[in-house]
Amino acid sequence: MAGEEKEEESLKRKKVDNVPRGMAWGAQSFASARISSIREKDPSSVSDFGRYMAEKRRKLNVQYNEDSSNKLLNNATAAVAALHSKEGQIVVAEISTKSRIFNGISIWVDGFTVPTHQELRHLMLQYGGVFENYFRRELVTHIICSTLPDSKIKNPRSLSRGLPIVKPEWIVDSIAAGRVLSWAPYQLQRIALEHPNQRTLQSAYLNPKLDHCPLPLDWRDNYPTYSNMMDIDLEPRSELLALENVPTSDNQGPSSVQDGAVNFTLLEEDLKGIEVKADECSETENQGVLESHGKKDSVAIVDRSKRNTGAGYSDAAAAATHSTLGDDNFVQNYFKSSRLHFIGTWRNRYQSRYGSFNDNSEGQDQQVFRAKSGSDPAVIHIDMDCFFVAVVVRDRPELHDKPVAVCHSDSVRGSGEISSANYPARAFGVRAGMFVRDAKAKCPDLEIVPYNFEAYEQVADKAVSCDEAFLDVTDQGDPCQIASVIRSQIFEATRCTASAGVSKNKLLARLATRKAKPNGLYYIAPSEVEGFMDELAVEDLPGVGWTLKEKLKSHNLHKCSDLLRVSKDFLQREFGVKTGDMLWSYARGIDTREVQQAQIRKSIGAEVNWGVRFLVPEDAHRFLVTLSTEVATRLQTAAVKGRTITLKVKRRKEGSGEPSKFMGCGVCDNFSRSETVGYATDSQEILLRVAKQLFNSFAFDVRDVRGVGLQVTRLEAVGSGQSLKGAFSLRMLFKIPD
DNA sequence: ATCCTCCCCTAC
DNA sequence: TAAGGTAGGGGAGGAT
Ligand SMILES: Nc1ccn([C@H]2C[C@H](O)[C@@H](COP(=O)(O)OP(=O)(O)OP(=O)(O)O)O2)c(=O)n1
Ligand SMILES: [Mg+2]
Ligand SMILES: [Mg+2]
Repeated sequence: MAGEEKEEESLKRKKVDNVPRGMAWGAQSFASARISSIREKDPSSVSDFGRYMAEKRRKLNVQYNEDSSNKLLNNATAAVAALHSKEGQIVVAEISTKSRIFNGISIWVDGFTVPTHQELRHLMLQYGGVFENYFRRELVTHIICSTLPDSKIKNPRSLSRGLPIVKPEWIVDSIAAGRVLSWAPYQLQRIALEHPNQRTLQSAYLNPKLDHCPLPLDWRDNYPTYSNMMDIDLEPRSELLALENVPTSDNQGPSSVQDGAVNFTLLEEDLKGIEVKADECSETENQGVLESHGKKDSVAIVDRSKRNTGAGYSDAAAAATHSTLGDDNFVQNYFKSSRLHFIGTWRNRYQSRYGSFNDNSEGQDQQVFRAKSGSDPAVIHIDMDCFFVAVVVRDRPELHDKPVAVCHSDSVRGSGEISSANYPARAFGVRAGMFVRDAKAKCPDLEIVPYNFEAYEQVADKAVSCDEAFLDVTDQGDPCQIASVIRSQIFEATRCTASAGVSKNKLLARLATRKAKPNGLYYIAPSEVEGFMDELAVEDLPGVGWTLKEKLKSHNLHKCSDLLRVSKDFLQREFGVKTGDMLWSYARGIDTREVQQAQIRKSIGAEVNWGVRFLVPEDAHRFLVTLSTEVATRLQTAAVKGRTITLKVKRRKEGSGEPSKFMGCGVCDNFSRSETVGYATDSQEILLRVAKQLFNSFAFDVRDVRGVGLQVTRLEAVGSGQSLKGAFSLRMLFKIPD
């Protein structure tokens, strides 16, 4: 059993599917058999998921170069002034007369702190101190640090050469007291003693930011003070951002890649009515192929009396109550608890809440406007830090410096999947998508906390509408300043931190965010682009996941700098026209995509690949009823109808038994088949009829079916009149399925 | 050339 | 126990 599971794990996330038709990415030179066998027989190959190796390997002790840091510094000052002048109060004068209690004190901040680098800089500046971006013994009087990584403890050079290492609360408390308090009580303790588990793995990470606990030891005590101070200086005023006239582009722009942009109201309580154009994005690892299994037994569920080992229950017994067999409302119940459903429908929930998004009437004008704009383009990318964990942990201060991950289940079986891990957990190698048992193997003291979907929704609502967003702030003022204010406001409103990346395009802004994490802001100036890209591995580029990384590796292309020495022609030949172009451009920091309005949805569908178990065809047909009802409802909610109906089926791969994941789909072959009907429909009856017909056409043994999906494409807006009009449609009506 | 179907890949 | 969804980009290869 253990051996089987090990094998299964080693195969997880590796592609073991059939490769029935042409390979994706057009690499015909890769015989499909070869790919399969390589992946199946290479247990060493990486890990369970692609982002494993893609984890931050950048280091660079210095966060900002002189230019950008000075810029930030100035921005902070400007932000304060602007905020208060807009407020129409005399606070600006107050600032200037504020006691300069930190006169003569110069700090350098090391690692992750709360308040953050930026906020500490801001505070020091206000209260007469100096904030150094580089550590220089001659200039710095105090090192500010929340937690001290082992690497530093072991390295006497970084032990500050005699300078005091002090927690950031010293700054905060001193300001609250109106005078500089003695730093002695705020000296940093060796956290290694308090968190012995951290000792083992930290050296594996080069990025010092990942080396320590991200949150202060006394978050709750610290927070109110911090919050109060921020209220003085960073209270938002809507006029400051003045983002109402952000130029927008539409779908007719030249770029072929579109990002599903959405309008959202930023921090609606505080910035009522300010519409910001942003779009959603994506940036994590994919979910990949699920697993393999060593068992050759027949499907366990067939024999309901069969008992499994150890845990005292059997999957077959569980299936009676936890699968499509035992629950007539399985689809809806399942989606209520599915994190992937939750994040997959995030943009839709959000879209319906904030109204219409398909109005592109102004798009062309804005495109022209943008083309004429002479200013430097500026894009901000905002992303919440370990979002699902942060939301839960914010009300559990006892957990904030402990390794924590979000998962449904904390059982011994450990086949629950981790949704998000905080930074202490990541220091042990825990990642989203991991099974709990693997995470626990890396981090025995890992705390598992349950989801809180309602809270995610509320926080996202107050913050960025979903976990992340792009903003085009060209001509809107200093982008770093805007980003900094947004970050502050998100924290104020949600007590969760977000990181921000600022640069001239979406690609660079997103890459900057990754560098800024956690709880930071990073700006990539045009002059820095080349050096920045040089450091990156190919898989750091958005759009390069496990598969493409492996293909590039086989051509000896590992880093972005490697991509510079091959021709675009070669890349396009090898990986396809678009993909090759993307690789060539991205490696140079070039990204012509615009931050866009929401695009028109092209498909609506629902699928379930968990808990799907059928014994007889009637079971499958009953499931298709609930699935088609779900999809019809979604079509009607979105006020669209569609003409092409596609059914996806996952079937247990030959030779693979019950998956080790509880109620999982295991290793499957995927099939899809579609039917185009004569006119666009949102009718559940028609969807069901077509779905049944497609399902039956596969002629599978239903006991092998492990997943079913139903998708509708060729969408038309309801009331667009296209669905039934004139002789054309009458002729087409003959194609209506029966 | 362009469209269509059947995939795979990626990101959240 | 556990909740492995959703949508777009894009490639191959055939039909038109
Ligand atoms: N495989 C994944 C990836 C993400 N998520 C969920 C949980 C995350 O909290 C949220 C946002 O995804 P991110 O990729 O932004 O990850 P985090 O916000 O957790 O971490 P980071 O600080 O790296 O952004 O989506 C998930 O359930 N499963
Ligand atoms: Mg994100
Ligand atoms: Mg995030």
